[in-house]
Amino acid sequence: MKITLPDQSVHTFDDNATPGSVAASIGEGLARAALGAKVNGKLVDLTRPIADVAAEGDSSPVHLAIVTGPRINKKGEAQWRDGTPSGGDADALYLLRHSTAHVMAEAICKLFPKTQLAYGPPLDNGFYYDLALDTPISSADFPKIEAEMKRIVEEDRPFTRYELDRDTGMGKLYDERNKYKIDNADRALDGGAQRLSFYVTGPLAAEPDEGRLFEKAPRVTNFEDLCMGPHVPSTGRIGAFKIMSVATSHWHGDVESDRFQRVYGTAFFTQAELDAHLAQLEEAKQRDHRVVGQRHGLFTIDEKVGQGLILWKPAGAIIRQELQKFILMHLERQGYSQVFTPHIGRLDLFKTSGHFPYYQDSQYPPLILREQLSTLAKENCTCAELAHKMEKGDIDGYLLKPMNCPFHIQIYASEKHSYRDLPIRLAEFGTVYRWEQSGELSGMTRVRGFTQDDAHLFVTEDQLDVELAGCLDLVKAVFTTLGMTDYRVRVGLRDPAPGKSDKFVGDAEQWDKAGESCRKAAASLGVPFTAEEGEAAFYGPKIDFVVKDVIGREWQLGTVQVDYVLPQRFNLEYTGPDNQPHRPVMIHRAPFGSMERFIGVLIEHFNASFPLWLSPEQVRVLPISDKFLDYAHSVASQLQQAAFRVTVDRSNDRLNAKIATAQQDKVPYMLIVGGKDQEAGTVSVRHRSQGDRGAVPLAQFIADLKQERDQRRL
RNA sequence: GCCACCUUAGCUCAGCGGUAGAGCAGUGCUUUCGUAAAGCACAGGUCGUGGGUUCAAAUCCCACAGGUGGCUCCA
Repeated sequence: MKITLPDQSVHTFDDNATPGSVAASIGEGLARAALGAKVNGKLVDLTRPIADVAAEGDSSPVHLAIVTGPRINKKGEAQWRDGTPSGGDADALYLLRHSTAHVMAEAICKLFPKTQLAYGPPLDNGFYYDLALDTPISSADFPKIEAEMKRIVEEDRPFTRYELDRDTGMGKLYDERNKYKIDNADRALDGGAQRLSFYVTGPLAAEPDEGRLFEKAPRVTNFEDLCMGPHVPSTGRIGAFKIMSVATSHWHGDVESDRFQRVYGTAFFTQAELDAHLAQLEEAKQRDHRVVGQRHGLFTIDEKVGQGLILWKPAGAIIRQELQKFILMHLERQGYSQVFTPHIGRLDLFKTSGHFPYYQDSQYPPLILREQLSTLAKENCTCAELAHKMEKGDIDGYLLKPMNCPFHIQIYASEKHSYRDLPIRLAEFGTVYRWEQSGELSGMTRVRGFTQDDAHLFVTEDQLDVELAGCLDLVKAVFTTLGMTDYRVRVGLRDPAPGKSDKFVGDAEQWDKAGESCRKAAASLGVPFTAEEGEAAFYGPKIDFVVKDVIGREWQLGTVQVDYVLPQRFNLEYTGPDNQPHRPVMIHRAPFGSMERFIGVLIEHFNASFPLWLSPEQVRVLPISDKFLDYAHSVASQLQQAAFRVTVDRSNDRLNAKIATAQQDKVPYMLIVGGKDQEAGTVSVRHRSQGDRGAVPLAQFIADLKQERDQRRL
């Protein structure tokens, strides 16, 4: 058998060669460090015959790369080949974490013998195992589980793979009566697998009949699990691990189905890497917008006001105002018209748009008129009947708006339009309300009332592509100005699955046309994007800009959506050059998405060190003693004249204390003023990240600062 | 909404059956200071809310509210 190694050299090996035997033939060190291998790109065990894996594809020659962990020095530090620490070799960590999941499963099964295992995959930064168990596992159990895991690791038992054919394997699983594993196996076989593979955490007494295949299930005394693998060679390779948390999950993600406990953990090759990871998580916690927002007085959420409702404090309001000014500037440049619309509208309007029937569950219930309630009362309408009528929309009332589009549509529809008027671009910072499930709420990123930097464009078919591009430009401009380069682009398409058609309105042909426009526009952005089914809005496909928060959760910010459906539902028209009525296409777009979510993410992005133009407090004047308070105030007032947000530290702290406080408050500029400055008419400039910049004439400082602010420098 | 956990001063947290504690922030006084925290004093809490157990509850039990993590959902 000919095998190509990563250096492109081609070698000949026995037909029964395994990655382990190849590694051994290359060198003792490599064999010792080896954890698994990639055969034609597929991650496999060291003991897996290469020919077996290669036979699954038909590519020849066979490419083989040995996956190794880091070298661990005498101090117990991990040294990765390419010099990068954890995360430097995703494959090695994948193997490690997958194997650690097995070890954890074994430990839990030992401590809680009634446990039924379901599914335990590795993740980007750890792993989890879903298991069915009536006794709740709590964090108090973690040390016990970890102690048991430690014991298993110390025993350094091999992970041994064996395979059974379809019928024998299923027979074994039926004997064991674990419906989840039976289901997993069914799915694997449906997916084209010819055999079922099992992993024993320990040696096998018997030799397989052929390759890894047994004719009948071998007798196993150690823990074993139906698993496609692969794993590290033995439990001893697991360096450091920690159980992180436990949560609920459901079989196949279906709430109606069986409930699992999902135990999360993480693993590294060394304790030092684990510690570094935990420290990083701790740091992220300090960067969390909920912590920072509190500390810097940006916003608050008050249970007396209500869940998921943001109170913007003065400092946060400044950031929001500045961002709105920034967007308004772009809107003027791109020929938008600003409009204002109310927060509520008649239920009928939302029945026409489709919001009421399609997304009723995520709206606040309708506001019912007093007269109607008393009429119903006279008719002896019961609460149950009232609830039913409301559900069906049989009650005339007002809805707190879940979206702005119906209002903008009615503005469009309030006059006749010629093709010469198009495109018409209506923009509004529109506040909408949605009934999010209580468990979903999260700081500013998932709320029940929020303001979209919304706009709706009414365009002709011919204008669609150009206008879409214009919208995407705007989103890109926003992200670029703020230095947010770490985003991904998602084209959200309709879910084609049968039964999901109640999740969208309109016909498939229009959807496909709109989807195509979105793909084309996304492709023209020049950044990679993914097309994802089931991620569309109910009225049309969309292009979303998605970013991660400090704990790795993804949030959709900017969005651009193409809509053929609402113009039809509202019967929108314009008069074409042929003097005939035509239907416009709508584009919905919001470069920030929502002010709340965007600023929540922005707080974390800057870790509260906002660029000058966004900083709630731009300059703080620090007199070295209160003898210089007068001069400090005169400096401040000149800055205020130049429209800077400036304060004077009037405390009788010492200078060092004033500096420490200002640094903590992340004020971009500190102006230290004392006798020398007063005499010379200068200020001693200290920048929050660059430190002491020395004395400069005040006028000079103001001129420089204006530039930095007006250019919105980062 | 579901599961687990959490809720003590403005903030961060200790106390876990026997009279409510610390640091920071705040207020007052002393100090008048040149690039990351001077000193002293004072004030501040029905221990989330409501029930229960007990001679005695911040502490144990129950319910509710709010929060955190995850699941599900997300126009």
